[in-house]
Formats: sequence, C-alpha cells, structure tokens
Amino acid sequence: MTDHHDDPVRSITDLAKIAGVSVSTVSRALTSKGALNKDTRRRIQELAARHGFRINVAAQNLRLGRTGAVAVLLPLGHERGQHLSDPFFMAMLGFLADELAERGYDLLLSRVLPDGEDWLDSFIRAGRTDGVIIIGQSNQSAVLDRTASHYQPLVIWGAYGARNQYLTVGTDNMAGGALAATHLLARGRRSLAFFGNVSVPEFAARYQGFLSALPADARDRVELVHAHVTPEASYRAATDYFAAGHRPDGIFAASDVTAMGVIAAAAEQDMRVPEQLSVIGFDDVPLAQMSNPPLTTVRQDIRRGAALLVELLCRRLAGETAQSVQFAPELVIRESS
Amino acid sequence: MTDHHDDPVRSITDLAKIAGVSVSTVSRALTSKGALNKDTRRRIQELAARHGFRINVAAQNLRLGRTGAVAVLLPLGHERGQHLSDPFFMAMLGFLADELAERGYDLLLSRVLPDGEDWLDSFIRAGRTDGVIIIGQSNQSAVLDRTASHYQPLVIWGAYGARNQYLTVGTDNMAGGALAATHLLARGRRSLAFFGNVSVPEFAARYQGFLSALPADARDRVELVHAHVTPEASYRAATDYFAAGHRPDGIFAASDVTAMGVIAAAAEQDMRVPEQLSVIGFDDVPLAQMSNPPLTTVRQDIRRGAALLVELLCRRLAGETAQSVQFAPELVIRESS
DNA sequence: CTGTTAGCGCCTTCAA
DNA sequence: TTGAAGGCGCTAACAG
Repeated sequence: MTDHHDDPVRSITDLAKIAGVSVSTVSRALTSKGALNKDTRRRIQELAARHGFRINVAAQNLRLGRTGAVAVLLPLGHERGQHLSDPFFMAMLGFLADELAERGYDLLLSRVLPDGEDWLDSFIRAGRTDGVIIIGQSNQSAVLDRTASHYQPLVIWGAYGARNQYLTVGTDNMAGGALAATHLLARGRRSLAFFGNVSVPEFAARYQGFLSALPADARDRVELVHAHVTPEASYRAATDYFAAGHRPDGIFAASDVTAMGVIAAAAEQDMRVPEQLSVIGFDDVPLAQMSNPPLTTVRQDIRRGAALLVELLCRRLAGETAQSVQFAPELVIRESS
Repeated sequence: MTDHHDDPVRSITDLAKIAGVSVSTVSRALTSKGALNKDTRRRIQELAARHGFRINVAAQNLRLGRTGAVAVLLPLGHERGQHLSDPFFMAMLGFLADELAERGYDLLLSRVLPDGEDWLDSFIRAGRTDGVIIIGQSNQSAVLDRTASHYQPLVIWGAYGARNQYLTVGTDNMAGGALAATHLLARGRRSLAFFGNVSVPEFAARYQGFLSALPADARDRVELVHAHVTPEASYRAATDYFAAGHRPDGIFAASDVTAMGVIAAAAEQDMRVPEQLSVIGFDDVPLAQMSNPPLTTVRQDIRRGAALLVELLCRRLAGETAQSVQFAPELVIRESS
C-alpha cells in the first residue's frame, strides 16, 4: 500500500529534491543501470515506492529513441465490418499480447483501411511503434513489398510467396488444401465445392492446394463459391447456393467460421452432415470441436505462429537476420465429414 | 508516391533547414495550429510530403503532456489461458478499436494478471496512456474502487453495482437472467440448471436474476454448475454433469460459448435439444445463430456498449462528469429452447 | 560514487 | 507573420 504524501511527485526531478540528490542519481536508482551506491539506490527506491512514483515511460522512451510498443495491424482491404471478430484472428491477438508482454513491449492495436499505397509507410513514419506485425496480407502485397525494402522490423502473418520480399510466418496453405482434398476423397466424396474468398491470398492457396490433390475428373467439377469470412455472410452464401439446387457431397470451407455457416445452412435444407454431405473447415478454432457435429478441420498452430511472429520481429529489431517460416498444417478428423 | 531524397528528414529541425525557415514555422505548418502565412504553410506541407516526413507523435505527445493512447485492460483474475478468445470480448475489442480510432486515440492492449492491489495504480503511474478501459471487473472491484477515487479517466465494462464508486457500462444482467427464466418457464421447463462461474460478478447477477424470476418450487431445485468461459471447460463441465446422471429439462448458460459447450455435451449423451432439453445462452455472439440448433440467447448490444465506454471516457478526459450506464438486454428466441 | 550538462523531437510563449 | 528560447521527463556522457 502506498501512502500518498502532500507533495505530488510527478517526475524524477521532484523525487530528487525530496531525496536531496541529483536527478541522474534518481534515474540510476530507478533504472538499476549505471554504478550506484547500494544504500543510496535502495533508499531512493523506497522513497519512490512510498510516494507511489513510477518513471514516465513515454519520456524514457523518447530519450532512448524508441517507443516500447509494437503495432499489430489488421488491414481490412477486402472485408469490412466484423473482420476482427473472426475467432482465429482473436486467438492470434491474444497470444501476440502474451508474447509481446513477455518481452516488455506494449501492443498497439490498429485496424487500418488501406487507402492508396502510403498507409503503411505513413503509419511507420509517425514513429508510434518500434515494429509492426500485420495480420493477413489482404490484397496489399505490393505495399508490403515496397515498405519491407526499406523498413526491417516488419513481419506478416500469412501465406508465403516466393516472389514476396517481406517476412512472413504462416501455415502451408497449399498443403492444408491438399489435406482436405485427400480426406474428402477417402470419404468417397467426388462432387465437391470450395467456399471462400479467393482474392485473399491465403484462401487462394488453400483452394489451389485443394484442386492440386484431386484427380482430374473431380477437379474439373469443383465449384468455387464466393463467401466472406463472417458467419452471416457464409451462411447466406451457402443458403443461396443450396437454394439454387446445388447438392455437392463434399465441401471444403476456407475457415471454420465459414464451415459453421455452411453446416447451419445445410441443416435448414435437411441435408444431413456428414451422411449426405461432408464438411471440412480450416483453422481449428476452439469452437470447432463444440460445433454440431464437431468439425473436421485443418489445424493451424496459432500459439506457435504468434511466438514466431514475435521472435522474428525481435530479431529484426536487434539487427539480426530472419527468414520467413512456413509450417505444416494438421488434419483433425471429427464428425462433420 | 513519395520520392525519398538523399538527405534523410527525421525531425522538424531537418525540414526547417531544407525549407530555410525556423522549426517553429515548420511546427505551425504541420500542426495547422497558430497563425501562419497560407503560402508558407502549403509550401512546407508539400515539402514534408515530398520527403515522406511525418511529425513524431511520441515527441509531440510528450510535449503536449499526453500520450494519445487509451489502454484496454483485460484482467485475468480468475480465468487463465484463453480468456481473450471469448468471442464476446473480441467483438468488444473490435468496436473499441473503431471508436477510439475515430477520436484519434491509439488502443494499447494489455492482458494483466492482477497481483496484489497495486497493479492498476502502478500501470496508470507509468504514464503510458491517457485513460483506461477495463473489460470485466473480474474479482477486482476493491482495487477499482480505490483507483477510481483518485483517477478520473477510468471506465469499466461490467455489472453495475450501487456500492461501487467506479464508472461502469454494461447490460442489466439481473434483467437478462430474469428474461431467461421467464422464457424457460414459458416453455414448460421446471427442472433447471445454471452453468457459469458465479465468482464473476456479471455471471452472479445473471444467476440472481434467473432465480428471482422463478417460482419458489422451481427455484429451490435449480442446480448451479460451475463452468469457466472457455468452450473446452464448458464442455467438460457439462459432460461431467450429465455423466453424474443429472437430467434437467432447461439450462441457462452464463455465456453463448458455455451454451455451445453444453449443447455439444448433450448431443453426445443423445439428449435432444430442444425436445428434451432447452438451452439458452447469453451475449448473442455472431456464431450463436450458426450453432446447431441456432441458439436462443439473451442479447447484449456490444457495439453500443463500446461506443458508450469510449464516450464516457472522453467525457472524463475532458473534465466533464459522466455517470454509469446500464442497458436492457433483449431475448432472442431461436431453436435451442 | 555522484553531480552537471546536453540533448531526444516537439510546442509555445514572447519578441521582433 | 516569423524566429529565438525554454522546457515536457528522462538518460548518458563527462567531470569531479
């Protein structure tokens, strides 16, 4: 418990006066840096505690030429509205918060609406953060490439592209798509559809991987259904699709949320999952196993992804080199297929 | 497109040299404050744009005695791990990000592990943010009360308590619980259970409201089942509960996520929802209508909540008065009941 | 071991 | 309309 005295202590100058020492002594005592008499240090630390004083981080950072914060940006290039509510992004955000906190960084959250080609450089030049993590490259890979060429501490969660100059961490989406295809084939499904927005590079890769693992006859008949990642939009897309008379026996959804929307729509049409229709999702969000039926899905290791994003970023911040990482997805078979 | 010249422009001092004016002139030009010749202003603004220069926000804020950021804290007093992945909190976070951005504030996200009684004051004294929004009072109402007594820009999302000194925005949880009870009664349910962690004040209020709207005979038989807010924990709690032989005909879950866990567990026991068992949740997260069967739930208006939190905070920041707000929940009847 | 001094990049009075 | 100077709160040489 801190008992607050009459005289407000707002700066190390105030504290120095009370302690009868110079500001630099107070600074040294409170930062535990630099040589200082042990007793002096403890005396000042106790005084600070008694007065409830803490060093002003903003000023400290200005002096040190850093901000102590890392930005996490969610570009909404193609999806408006509830993008941020996607459970996958949310879980990612939670883990990022943990990882960054562990390394002493604040997490500055920002939803950006990419306009023109200067939004990222402009954000960076404002000097609010020491580094930037972008969740999902959206349709902004040109912007990312340009910025990455002159700004090191930048890491992107998303699909790896050999042509991209920027640093990415992500799942091997092609492999994930192939996993889904192989599984549906093993279930005897041949009349297939893919639900997702393929203008998002990650989803496009899932789709390509899906196609690539299919025999020619099945591949040629795959139907591509455009669906945004919100539950509502996915549900609507599936409802329209079924209403138009389509009756596939296997659906690969670009995300778990989309898969749940598809299943909800199928239930309304009395299509039984998995008897008549196998559905497989992507992500393995926590709710996937609670869905009814529990969702078969391609799992991404979010926690590991977050840890890697932060690690690579810190390497770059320390001036070290870092390379893109892509890890293997894993098929989780439950009851929707 | 900005073409970057040879000489790096890192501060208004650099720009002032290039422009052949003083730093104060550059400052005035770039902040659009203070009197300045129109042409001079435009000339300097163009020069800045050409060199890709933006004012350093950190330094600007230090000088102005503010930080330009608002902290959103998620105290994890009782729930570890995946708390942050609760879709309700996530949606709230998204809306808060929007609202704050609109008013020119950055959003500093922080998960805190409340230890002792000084965590909040200590955070505030670090001076990283201009104000604090806390999502969920957890079990920290004593700490909040103490801090609120001397720190104005503090708003909490959560249950309103007449005894609490701090500013809250939240749903009338008692009323929500009553809504759930009345609905289950109308469905002819009499053998009832509540799933949730009643050491969380919000959930306790939902439980109290639930009980209060029940006739004595039904109320006395209500079973209270402890369940954390993660899908997995809720599922496990329900599985154990059913395995112990309990067969209620109506369950009120403290959150939608918990309700989904309950439904998943019930499905495994071949208990049919809603034929044999009515389940009702709380929140109305986007996925609630995609659940199978679509979830009956007590809706909270998250967007409005976020808008109010930010509005009240800004009032306090401006030195104006602000009072706690509690709004009415709404019953959304779908097919799980 | 401790104090003095000079800024980090910016804004704002006060003068001119 | 513009410039000079002081300082926001802090750290890090450089002295002593």
